Amino acid sequence: MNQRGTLTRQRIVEAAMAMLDESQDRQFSMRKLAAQLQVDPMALYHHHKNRHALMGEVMLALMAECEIPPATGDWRQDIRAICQAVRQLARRHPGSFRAFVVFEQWVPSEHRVNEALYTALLSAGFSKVATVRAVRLLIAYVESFAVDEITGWLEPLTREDRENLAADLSGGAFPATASLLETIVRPDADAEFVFGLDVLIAGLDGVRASA
Amino acid sequence: MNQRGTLTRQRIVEAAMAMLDESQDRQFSMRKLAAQLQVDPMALYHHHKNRHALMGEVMLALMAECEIPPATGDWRQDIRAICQAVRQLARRHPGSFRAFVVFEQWVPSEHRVNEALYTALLSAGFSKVATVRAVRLLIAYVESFAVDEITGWLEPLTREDRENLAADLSGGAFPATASLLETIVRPDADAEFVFGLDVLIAGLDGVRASA
DNA sequence: ACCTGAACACCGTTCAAGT
DNA sequence: ACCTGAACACCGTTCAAGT
Repeated sequence: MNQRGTLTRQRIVEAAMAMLDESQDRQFSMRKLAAQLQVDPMALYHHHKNRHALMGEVMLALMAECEIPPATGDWRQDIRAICQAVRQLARRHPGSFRAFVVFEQWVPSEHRVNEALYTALLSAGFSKVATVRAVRLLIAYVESFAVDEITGWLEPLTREDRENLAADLSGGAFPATASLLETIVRPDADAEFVFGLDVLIAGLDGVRASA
Repeated sequence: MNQRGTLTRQRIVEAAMAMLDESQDRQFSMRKLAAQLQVDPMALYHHHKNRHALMGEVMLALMAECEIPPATGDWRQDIRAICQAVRQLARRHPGSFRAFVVFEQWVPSEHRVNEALYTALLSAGFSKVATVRAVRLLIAYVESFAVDEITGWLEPLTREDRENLAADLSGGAFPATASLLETIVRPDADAEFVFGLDVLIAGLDGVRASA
């Protein structure tokens, strides 16, 4: 069992990220991680101060992996590409990405993503205030969408979920929702993501002059 | 200690919601809740199947409390008012709202909020598909914003956070971010929320014809 | 019907000890 | 320097028992 010398900060971070991504419903724990690394639980604490610190390093590695495309000169295209890159990262690392969104602390490698968005918007002529607000809005959108997607909210509803929904609506209290039932049960993730980007970009274009 | 007969489903739900909202960082647990209710931890399980079920009831009560304003006939105004109502709910119940956003299950009382948004958009002439997508987009925005706000991301940065950020940017790798430093450290939550709504509404208006 | 209490299988983390 | 093992203060939940 003794793995003396084989345990490193990086090996722990990689194993933690893999465990987060693989554990669909059962969750990550320091003790399970140690077991997988075939090491005493307390060995981890020699390399990382505590669970939170380790998670911080996982988040750092996660965001560092985001493949930000080079700027093209077209801010609309750049924003679309950057948002798609974040979405792809979430799909590649669903568990870690979920933990990242909930992680209430600044992760330095986020700077890379923000910098790319800031650059695109400033080059498009947005004011400083509008740029900062627009980036938070874009990040909020892409993170929410990505979490919805990896959680399964953008897949067609199961027969059971669909029946539960229909039952909720059968009282007649929600006529608008009921009229949309067929649309609600059959989402299209790709099209919906593009729809959101279209709305945001058109909206940003609209407020550019006035902001 | 014996509170025989005084424990009800509703009393447990109310106490759980209060505990979630008050516990800033230390978190909710079934055992702490029982202690506060001066009851054996296991007494709770007589009224609620398990922790998840209890949380579901808290979420139900939370969303039922959202004060949705009556429709005015102006879809733009209605959407603004509904989103502000959700934001106010989050401010009133920060801990419960955070739990709600992470709660990976449908909460029936959400129908009320969705119905109001669906009604506004359908009346504005949006197609079914555009309406369903727009509502998810609006909800994603308001939930993200509200969580950011109650987490403290929209307050002026502390001196320490500001210095950490400046240190991150001192290497020159993020020139756009550095140029925005003064704006980043001093957010304005109210103005930012309205900015987001402006962008979304302008954007929805823009895609209405083409969707 | 409603509550208790012991018990089980878990957590994160501290601290003293081993090599 | 790096890892172990016992221990502490927690979890959620089951199950048998009390009233």
